[in-house]
Amino acid sequence: MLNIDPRSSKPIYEQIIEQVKENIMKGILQPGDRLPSVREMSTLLTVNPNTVAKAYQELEREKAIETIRGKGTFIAQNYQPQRDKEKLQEVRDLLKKVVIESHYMGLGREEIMAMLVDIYRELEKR
Amino acid sequence: MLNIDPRSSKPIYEQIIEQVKENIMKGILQPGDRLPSVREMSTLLTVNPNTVAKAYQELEREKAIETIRGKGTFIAQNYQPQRDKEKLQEVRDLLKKVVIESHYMGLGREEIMAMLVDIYRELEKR
Amino acid sequence: MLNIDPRSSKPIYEQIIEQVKENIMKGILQPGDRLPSVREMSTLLTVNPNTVAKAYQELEREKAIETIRGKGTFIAQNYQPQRDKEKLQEVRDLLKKVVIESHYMGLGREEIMAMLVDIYRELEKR
Amino acid sequence: MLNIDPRSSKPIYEQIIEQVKENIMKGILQPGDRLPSVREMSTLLTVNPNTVAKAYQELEREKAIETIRGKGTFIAQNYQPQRDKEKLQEVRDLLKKVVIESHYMGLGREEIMAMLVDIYRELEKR
DNA sequence: GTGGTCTAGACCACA
DNA sequence: GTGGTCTAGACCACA
Repeated sequence: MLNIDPRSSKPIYEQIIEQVKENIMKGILQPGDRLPSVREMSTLLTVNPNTVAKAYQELEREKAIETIRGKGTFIAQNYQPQRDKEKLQEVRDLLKKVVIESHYMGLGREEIMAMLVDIYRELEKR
Repeated sequence: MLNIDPRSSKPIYEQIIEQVKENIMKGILQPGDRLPSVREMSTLLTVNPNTVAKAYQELEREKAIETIRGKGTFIAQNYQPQRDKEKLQEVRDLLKKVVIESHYMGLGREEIMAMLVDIYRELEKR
Repeated sequence: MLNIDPRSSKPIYEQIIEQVKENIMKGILQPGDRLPSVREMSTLLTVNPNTVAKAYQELEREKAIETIRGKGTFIAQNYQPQRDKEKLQEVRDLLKKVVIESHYMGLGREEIMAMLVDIYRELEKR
Repeated sequence: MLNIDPRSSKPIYEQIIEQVKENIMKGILQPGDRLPSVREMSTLLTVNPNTVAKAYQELEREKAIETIRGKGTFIAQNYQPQRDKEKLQEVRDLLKKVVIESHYMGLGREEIMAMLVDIYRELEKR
């Protein structure tokens, strides 16, 4: 289900976080679905259990998943997105970086809009 | 001219790179303009000279600036945008992350489009 | 009667202990009242029997309840409050933590006093 | 400065967190003060660096401290306490536990109030 | 030198 | 079996 690239400069635990969120958004992971246990997941991804645990803990802090004592980890039922100013600024900064980098690759507003549409198509499939 | 935040989780050298590129895009820095030397800049920003050097090297590698021996560092004259597949993928991944994170803050396609327009307004002012 | 939240970070057995004590304090459970058996309780709460057993053992150790062989488990008749130094220190540490955490939420002495009054009101209703 | 008890059932990283917060409240640690580096602290406490790092990261997440790239970790300048409903509930639950446990040690409202006053005296010295 | 990430592996509380 | 904590130790990016 998840696709980890240990060579990437992006930390493995962040890759796990991003991909779980992506799968939730795509509907591949539904509220109430059980995630593989830390141990199972670490075997699946051939990654250290601590690394998986770190990703799960962060996802739990963001309330995307819930841990039920002794039973395992589940996609959260009522995940209420929370906009705080900081997070918003962070996302805006990221988007600004996209614009600047795109500019230096010769991509303008239209091309980014197109990419955006394309990404939504990818994420909403299901 | 540059605005460095040592508290940010974003590395200082990346902040320098981003802001130089931003200033070029805004027209605040014009082709041929001279950049402060590594030493001057490191004094201006109260930042380690190695950090400035690293930023300059990366900017030069991307051909955004040029160093002329004995004369200094200048904004490149004929900066030809170059799209390579890797960079393109990188930008797309960044944008995808924006979409996913936005989704979890309750922001949809429209809001991202609006943010995009807003960012272009900010960057094109000049 | 008891209200267990398996999502809580507080262990289930502790939740049981706290709530039994709370109910005794409120007078909902009276000396001599019979508690459901471990099995009954575990069914009622849809919780692992071992978990209930652990809670009962701890309550018994603290002499809040008594098990009479073959008859069942009962709220203790003559529960004599016992202050030992360790327990006292524990409670003080807990209260200190309350003070520190409150401080970092902008709550001072007055607000804690008010909360305390409120909690007594809740616990003494009966 | 910190006093760790490795035998305590309270995790070491939590002990570190609590005690740093306590020292800030007491004024022993002032805004802008530098904390020992992760490595220094781990030597001081004869504790694994990872454990210290975990504590520091949590303190940073709560905005009690700040990391400045390559320079070290500092007590935050403008720590604005933030009350969110969950945290508040958490503190109230803790206080409720104090009340219940105190009750079973024969300590009533007055005694808790007295303990509270005593704790404030301890924390405000300076 | 500084913190961040990761692995390997142990031990424990809880269910 | 499940996740949480901790140690020991390596490697890396950054300043």
